[in-house]
Amino acid sequence: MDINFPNNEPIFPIRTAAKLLNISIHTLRMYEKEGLIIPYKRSSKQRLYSKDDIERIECIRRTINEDKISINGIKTILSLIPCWQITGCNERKNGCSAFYEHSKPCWALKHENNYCTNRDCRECLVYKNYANCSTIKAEIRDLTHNLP
Amino acid sequence: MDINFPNNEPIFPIRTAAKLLNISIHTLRMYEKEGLIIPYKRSSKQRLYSKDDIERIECIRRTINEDKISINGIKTILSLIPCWQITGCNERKNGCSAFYEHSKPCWALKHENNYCTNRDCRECLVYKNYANCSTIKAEIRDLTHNLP
DNA sequence: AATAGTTGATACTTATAGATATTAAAAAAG
DNA sequence: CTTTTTTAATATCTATAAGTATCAACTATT
Repeated sequence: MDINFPNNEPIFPIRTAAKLLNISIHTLRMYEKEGLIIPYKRSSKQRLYSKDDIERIECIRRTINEDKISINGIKTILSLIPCWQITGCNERKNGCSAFYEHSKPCWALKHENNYCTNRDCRECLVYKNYANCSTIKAEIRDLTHNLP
Repeated sequence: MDINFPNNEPIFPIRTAAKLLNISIHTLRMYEKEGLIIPYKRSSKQRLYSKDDIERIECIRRTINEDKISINGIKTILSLIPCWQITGCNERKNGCSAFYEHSKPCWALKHENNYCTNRDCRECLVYKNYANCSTIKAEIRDLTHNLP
């Protein structure tokens, strides 16, 4: 049996993912509805989770259960990621709401007629690299490090 | 009766402040212990609150009760303020923990032998100007706006 | 065919964060 | 000189967020 799938390959259906995480299927769907995770979806709309997805969800659970940060708190923190810097987008004048929004992460916003219209948020560095407060703080720190 | 005190003048003792805010004295002390507010203190250690303090606390309460962001969430969000940019501090090499900490705001950290040792956090722009998510996002946006 | 997943709605449980209350002894305020 | 504030500890209340369960009608997987 080959269990050496690439970490980013979506292989676990929702029931398996829930079992791996020791949570209910409904909780997984809830996290998704809140915009905390973006599972892979087959054309048939069925969700599949990768090892990376599982790790991300474990991270989110620690933030909720150990750090005692509410889901709305996490959403707000994720909304503070300067996505325009990470993606190279410069649509500020067009008023992309990601510049101003602070109630949910950019990937939970509408992407109509903007830089992200044809980008896949699941594959975006903004989504992939910034699932916890540590990396978000590091990004802000690094971006402002050498400013005048 | 002159009620036209400057907004930043600490005039209300804790009982009055609690009454103005319609909360208990204990809650005010709790917010302080959590590092959300820095009331003025007389040499006798008695707390006094200004109109600005009252407004700040009202803002915090809205974040808790309406936005449903937990206190730990608020503390983490406040820890993301790039204080070094706002104060002009450049002590990164000395390892000021404000550069890395993401569990509480900079003004709740120790200030021994660093740029902030003799600064009064209550009077600091980092504390005064960034009590809510909107201004924090705006700061991050403005700082990273014209970056390469 | 049998098993598992979909959306969407509703109802329910539970763990706990946020807030309050009550001590007490000492100091300060007015 | 009465009232209020202080710290610190403990105990309690309550509103609700997080999580679970169950329904139904439908679709996909194997």
